[in-house]
Amino acid sequence: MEQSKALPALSALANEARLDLIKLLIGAGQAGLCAGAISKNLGISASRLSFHLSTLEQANLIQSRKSARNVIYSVNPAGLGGTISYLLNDCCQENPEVVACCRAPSSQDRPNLPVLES
Amino acid sequence: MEQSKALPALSALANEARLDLIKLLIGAGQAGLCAGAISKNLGISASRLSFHLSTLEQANLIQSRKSARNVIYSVNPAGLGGTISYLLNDCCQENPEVVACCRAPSSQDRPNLPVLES
DNA sequence: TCAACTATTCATGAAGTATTGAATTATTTG
DNA sequence: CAAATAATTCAATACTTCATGAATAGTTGA
Repeated sequence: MEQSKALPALSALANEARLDLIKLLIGAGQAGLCAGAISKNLGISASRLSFHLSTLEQANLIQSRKSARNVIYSVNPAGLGGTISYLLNDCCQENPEVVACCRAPSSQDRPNLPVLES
Repeated sequence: MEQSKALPALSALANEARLDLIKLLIGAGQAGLCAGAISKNLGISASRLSFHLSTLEQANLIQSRKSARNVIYSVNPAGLGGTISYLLNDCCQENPEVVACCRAPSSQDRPNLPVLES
């Protein structure tokens, strides 16, 4: 991903309500959630939410589809992954120290822990 | 990393000049660069640069040390890695599709490429 | 078609961020 | 000590983003 696409994505992510929104939508998976359900869940006014949703959609981090009178939103994994990849691989140039810090705890090897035997 | 620390870091990163700054400092490694050298390299005025540097330092993404009349700046790998980790592991909950998208090209396995033999 | 519902857009004002250049502080060198 | 250098702070201005509530547009079902 180029910087010109990563910048709007980072701006979109630099907001508490929108981070909460991404977390909620990640949990909902590809089924997604309609705007009303999100509004109730996060306690954000409809007009405010609409603004946040459009910010995230323009940044290519989420996508929407119409279903009857609802608009259903779901995450765009490629957009999210591409943004994180931009930070890790392009911006930080795969710096080993940075890479080591950003592994998932579950996938971290712990070479300093002694192996206890018998 | 908690959201309260990730948010200022994301805000700090959501700026073209500061992304360029991080790239430059990653390249310089732990030796770092003094403010004057950064200013010349990026073509940013001294006062503007000072503002960007302090934004990044307050977000814990870079650190500074004094040396004679210079102030030398270098990246904070833990801060950068922690921020990326927040996005990937906390916010995106290690979603497999997101994780797959944000791997380094060099470390990507390409299971769909056929193995050519003989 | 009318009423109910869902979602977005618009107008407004408040708050935060960006940029410039001049002034200031601190350090080194002659 | 005075001049030169390095960096930060400050004041003023422009711009962008945030937040609220009212108005609008599209969809469904009686």
